[in-house]
Amino acid sequence: MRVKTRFAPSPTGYLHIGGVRTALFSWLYARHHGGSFVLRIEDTDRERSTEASIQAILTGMAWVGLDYDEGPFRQTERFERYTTVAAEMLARGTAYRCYCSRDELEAMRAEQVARGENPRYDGRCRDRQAPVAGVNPVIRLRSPREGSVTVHDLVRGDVSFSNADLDDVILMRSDGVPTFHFGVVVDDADMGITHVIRGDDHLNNTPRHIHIQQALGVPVPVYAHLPMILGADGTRLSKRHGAVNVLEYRERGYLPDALLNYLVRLGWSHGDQEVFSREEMIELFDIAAVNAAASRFNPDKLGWLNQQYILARDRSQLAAEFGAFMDLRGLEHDQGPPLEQVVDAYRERAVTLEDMAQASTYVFHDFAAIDAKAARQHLKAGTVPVLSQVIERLEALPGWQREVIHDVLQAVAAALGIGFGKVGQPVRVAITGGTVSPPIDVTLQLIGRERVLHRLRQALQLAQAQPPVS
RNA sequence: GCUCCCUUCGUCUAGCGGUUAGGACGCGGCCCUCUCAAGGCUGAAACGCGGGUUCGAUUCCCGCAGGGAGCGCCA
Repeated sequence: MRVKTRFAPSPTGYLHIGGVRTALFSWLYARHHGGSFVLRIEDTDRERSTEASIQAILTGMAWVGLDYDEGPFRQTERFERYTTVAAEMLARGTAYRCYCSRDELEAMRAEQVARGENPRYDGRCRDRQAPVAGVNPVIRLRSPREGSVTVHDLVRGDVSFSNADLDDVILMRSDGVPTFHFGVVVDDADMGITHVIRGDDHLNNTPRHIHIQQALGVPVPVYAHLPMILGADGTRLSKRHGAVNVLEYRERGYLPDALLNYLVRLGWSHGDQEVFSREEMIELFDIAAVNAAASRFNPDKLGWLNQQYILARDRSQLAAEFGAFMDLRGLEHDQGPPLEQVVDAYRERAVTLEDMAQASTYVFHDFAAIDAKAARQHLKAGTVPVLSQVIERLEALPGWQREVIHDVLQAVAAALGIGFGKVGQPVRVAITGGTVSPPIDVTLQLIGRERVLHRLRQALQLAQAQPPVS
């Protein structure tokens, strides 16, 4: 049997990080087994579904590189099919029309809760023969009232539910739109889905879905319910935990490979291995090794992984990604050095591409002002000789390579009888406006001769204006 | 309230009856060093509680506690 999995998000918002993890595991399972992966948009909630959400989902999937073999399908394009299936069920008696009003149902549930029971539909319309005038009925499943259903879950083992605790789910709403329960089951069957891999918030829905499958006479797919991803504080992931929308990770300069690598280790492991290429993930992924417990999202570890990927990336590829990132963020980089050089200088000190862009602004643009504290500490009257000598020797330099620049700074330190740091720091502050940068010779080389000399002269003036130290 | 699920360092996890309970992130220390990093070495840090089963339980079973999910004409 050829494996076929699917990811079936509802377009009621952006694609969030938990959804990506679910999609990733389904995708991995399909790829590992040489099967196919389907994307299906479950847009039967016409109130909340939006076109913008569908686009956000497609963009998100494309960004992380989870490709699908079929789809995207949309349930709103399949309404005829659900209507047909529901009619067949009605004809066979596996479903029935229910005329209960919402108020009536609500009152019923309130009574049940008051009695300490699990609120559920009591089946009062099961045997009704005559329609109620003026009421558009819903269609409910006639589900078994005795016995039990067992979900054979790949990550949790067998989970049984008593049929007495389940009720007759609504298949079709009174306006003729299928419910989620009906839509998934019909679609999974029609599309030949063999393995349903989804969040464990659906575990409680599964026995109902099995009832529908049995009523339909279609095969029950293999189920695997994945543990949830919680926020760092152990509560349900939400905006206050930071970014939950995948596309925010793109905007913050995370690499999709790093994000996927982080996500795959949430609930899954392969011994002590932490870093997995896509190929390794596909090769090693095993649903049986998936943990059953929920896990918390740890931004620090994601950051560490992101830097690992930045560090290991091929320089021209990283440069291209960095350029794309700057373009996305509207950061101009035409006036700076080649991005390959920038990326090499900054990858060791950047967790994200955003960090890299932020840390390297002065190689692309002049800064507004030198950081006051840095100037106070490093551009004093005493540094005048240092700066003048550096300027003088750099002006005389025929070339502009890191090695010769380094020799100049070394020579200044020697001539003045001071340590290299006493030369490096003032120069760093003068040309970057701050105290942090890549090695000073690399930084000078990157910024370029003209800009460096200009900034050094300005810093010299500033230092000369300082009162002499006692 | 009812049903279902879960429980190893702060976090992600390894472990699948006998281990000095391993790795990773983060945190501390040391080294390297022109700043910041990166890197190397190193330290602190965990089996929720109570019963069983067993010669022996982190591991198997049962309770409890804690956490989570679901109980819609949402998905």
